[in-house]
Amino acid sequence: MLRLHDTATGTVRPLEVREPGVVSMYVCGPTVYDVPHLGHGRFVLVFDVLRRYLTWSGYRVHHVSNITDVDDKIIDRANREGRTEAEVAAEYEAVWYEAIDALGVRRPDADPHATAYVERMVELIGELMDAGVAYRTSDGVYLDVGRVESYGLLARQTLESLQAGARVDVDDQKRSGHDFALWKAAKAGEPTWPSPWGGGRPGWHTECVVMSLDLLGEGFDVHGGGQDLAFPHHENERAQAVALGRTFARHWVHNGWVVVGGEKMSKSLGNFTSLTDLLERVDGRAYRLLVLRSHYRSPLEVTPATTADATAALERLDNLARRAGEEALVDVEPDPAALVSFRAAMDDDLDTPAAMAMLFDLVRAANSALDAGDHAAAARSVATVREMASAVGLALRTDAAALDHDVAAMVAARDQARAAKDWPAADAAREALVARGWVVEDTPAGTRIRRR
RNA sequence: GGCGGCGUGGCCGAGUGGUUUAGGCAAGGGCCUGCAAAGCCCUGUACCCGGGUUCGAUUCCCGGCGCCGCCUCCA
Repeated sequence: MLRLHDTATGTVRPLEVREPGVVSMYVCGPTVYDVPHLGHGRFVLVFDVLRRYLTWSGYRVHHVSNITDVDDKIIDRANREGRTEAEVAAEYEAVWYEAIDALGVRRPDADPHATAYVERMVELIGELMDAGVAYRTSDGVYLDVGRVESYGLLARQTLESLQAGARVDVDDQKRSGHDFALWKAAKAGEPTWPSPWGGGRPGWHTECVVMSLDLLGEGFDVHGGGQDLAFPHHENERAQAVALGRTFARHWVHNGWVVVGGEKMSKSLGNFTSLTDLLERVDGRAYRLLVLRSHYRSPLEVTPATTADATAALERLDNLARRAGEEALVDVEPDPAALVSFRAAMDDDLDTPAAMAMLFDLVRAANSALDAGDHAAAARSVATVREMASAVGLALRTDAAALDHDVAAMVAARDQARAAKDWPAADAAREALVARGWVVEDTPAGTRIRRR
């Protein structure tokens, strides 16, 4: 039974699902106004690992993750670049999925778009008005958070203490600084939809309530996202559901930041690296491994040093997989005892660092067994490594790169020279290969090369 | 001001009241190798500071110091 940290209680507690054997999870997706950065990469990896682990554990998982395609920043960009909002959103949604695919993250079962849900959002806002918890101002419709019971649950503070530190000037039309826009009246040049309160567009916090309840239903199991979404975004989603007497998420999961030199990576701080840039120089699997080696709620340093570290560790896994292929190890069942330990670690609030430690212990065991010629033991360890790796979405690479004629000729030259014990010629061939970015290894079967 | 988190060996990053230990990377030594690479073996004696509890604390409590986050858009 998986135990997960729940932001609403501040405790690690069993994931009690609504329907046996099924997990419904909603993870807040991106606002598509710019390229994704490393923080986005981390959160999709974290929830991909959760999803895959749940699936591996035998659950059927319904995973919904939205695309916010109407928002101030999209409008700003469209205006700046003389394009339509739809064009901007489409462009960055494509970039988003390209990056996500490169990370080996499974796409959600559904990716609702805000613009497709405006009518339903208008309905929900109408219900909030009818319930007397929302009110109009000259620029839109707001939710009166003071009317919502337990507002502040996810911030783990009372409304009073939140207000005590409010950094925003209280708009005199708002009853409270924490009241938030459900509907924003359209200004000139902005996209607009009709509503009983005039043309405009929905506030950000409304889309996720409507879409999650529509696609997953009341009392869905997991609602997740980055820690900065807990408050106010998730708080505000919840407030709308609660105000209407709807049961919202049963379990709140939030992942920690990507940090650089101890500071949060964010757009506003300007210290971000785009995911696209990272993926140009680092294997997406290495980023996954880096994410897996820290706990999902801890801050994670992502720097050239830590990605290089993870890349080297990943190579160790790939080397084993290739070696296993060369030795033609037969497929056997994974070691059940090892899987019990693995499951225990993962069930403990996704203790992926412990799981990875087990994985690398098995890598050593497999290599040792291969060194000793014990193919049965090696096969079992390798099968276990594969099983654990696949449970968290880590694919091991075994395929050899295709060689062009020049490279193949250098390999042949080295084999000939070595057969003739012509060491200077053999070394020259190796140096030529290394210069082209290959790692050269001698094996009983001859020269083997792989990409650095 | 309110709320929360963190401070572990060269780096990243887990964890625990006490036998032997995370794990990875890097480093040094060794085995293997024509030399390498890969792999294996060995090595580091870490836990911010000061008190307290305890037979015993890196781990619990209190107090410092330092860092970070949320309370505004943000994964």
